[in-house]
Amino acid sequence: MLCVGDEMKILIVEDEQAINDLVMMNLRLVGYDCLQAYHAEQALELAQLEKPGLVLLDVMIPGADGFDLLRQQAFRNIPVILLTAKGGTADKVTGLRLGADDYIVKPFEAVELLARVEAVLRRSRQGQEVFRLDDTAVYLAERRATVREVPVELTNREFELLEALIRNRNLALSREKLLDIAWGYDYLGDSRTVDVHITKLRKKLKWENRIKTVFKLGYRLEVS
Amino acid sequence: MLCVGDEMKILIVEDEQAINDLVMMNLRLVGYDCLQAYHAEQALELAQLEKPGLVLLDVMIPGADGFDLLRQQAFRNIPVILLTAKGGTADKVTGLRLGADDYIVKPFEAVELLARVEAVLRRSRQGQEVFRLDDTAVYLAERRATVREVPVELTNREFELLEALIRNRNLALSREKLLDIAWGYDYLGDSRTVDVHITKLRKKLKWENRIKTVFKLGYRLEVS
DNA sequence: CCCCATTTTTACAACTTGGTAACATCGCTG
DNA sequence: CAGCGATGTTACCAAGTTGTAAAAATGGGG
Repeated sequence: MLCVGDEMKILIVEDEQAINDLVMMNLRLVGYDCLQAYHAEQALELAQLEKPGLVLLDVMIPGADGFDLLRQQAFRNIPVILLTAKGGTADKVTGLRLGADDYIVKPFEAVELLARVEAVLRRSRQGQEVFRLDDTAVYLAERRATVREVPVELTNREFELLEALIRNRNLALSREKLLDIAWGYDYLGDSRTVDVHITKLRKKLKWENRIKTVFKLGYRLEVS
Repeated sequence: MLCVGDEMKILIVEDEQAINDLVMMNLRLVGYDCLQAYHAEQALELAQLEKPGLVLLDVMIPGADGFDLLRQQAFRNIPVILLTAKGGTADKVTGLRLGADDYIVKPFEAVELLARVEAVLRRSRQGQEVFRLDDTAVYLAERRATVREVPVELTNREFELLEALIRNRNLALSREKLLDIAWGYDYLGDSRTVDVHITKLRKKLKWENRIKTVFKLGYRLEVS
């Protein structure tokens, strides 16, 4: 999911300034923010500081080389595209084994670059449905949530309810509807149960002002 | 929520090729198929031929302008997002009145574009009914309303009454009729109750000049 | 079979709603 | 243009709804 405030930054790790700039220009053109690093230390620092959504990594850079960075897990959880010299077949294999997601052979066309960036990003987004609202992030695929990057413990039922609210955001949902979605169509029981779980979600996620009560009806997760 | 594999074609109607391409790239990136039109006739043709799921419409295009397309109902049943120039407040109002679903002010960020595309598609998938008048938007399915995009708190009864007025817009409705619709046929009580709620609606929705009093009869929601 | 975490129910406090009354103002009608 | 019924507006409070803590029930390992 693409959420507002989702600024996709791409870190370009490439020592030759001309190439680095060229890549950046092409990416800027289609709306990506870019970060430039010219050697390994800088790359490491920027990766930690700025949390880019993608890294373009030249394997031949001063200091530790690109492979070292991969070995150190410098870009954990961030997809990586290698920039390799022509003919370096061994490099490709090594790089992909170390966790890179794709590679591009230099010199490359802008079109090819963009196509691969798109492809990798799309793939990386796939499992990664994130819903962000205020300080809270909900990782739907992973069934976990954080408030200001701090993990929040959610029980199973709480998460089901949360998911129902998120997938129907802005809709007023009756208690019965919520029971149908989060508990199952065959659930028999007091609909006030929902209230209790709503209270818990509001508190745990700091969403006191986001989960609105719709009097005589139910609840609504108000976004924007 | 973005579902990959969701076959959704988006028609981009924009005469400046650079902008058209840019928009297309951004949409492609997250998995939407795009169609490009550079003038009104092409837009009309593609809309009929390809049945896109969404139209992004620049209001300033050669030939008939964007508004004309809306007036001719060129995109009947297809949600439309307007691309308007900065400051064109009149344009927004005109466009929304002609049935557009949202608007984006140029120049815009990729993130904003995608967020709005998603929002409109989500709404259109839910078969949402939206009623717009002046600065006010009423989302009937969601039981909520906004004035200049700011949410308005409406109670249950207020919403029932509002819905009655909207679904019978331009008709003069007696207090008794309104009680029947919004309160229920079996309601016993003072018909002056309606007056109080009308007062509240007029104030909350800034509809002092839209909800007309029909002397000795009741009320009428006047739509242009 | 027991323990512990989770979920449901209960009970009561706190809050929201909306009908009515009361008073102000409006605007037909003669 | 005066009078009077119709409408606008505000305030109040009883009834009903929701928040929430705590007790009771459930159920999945060990």
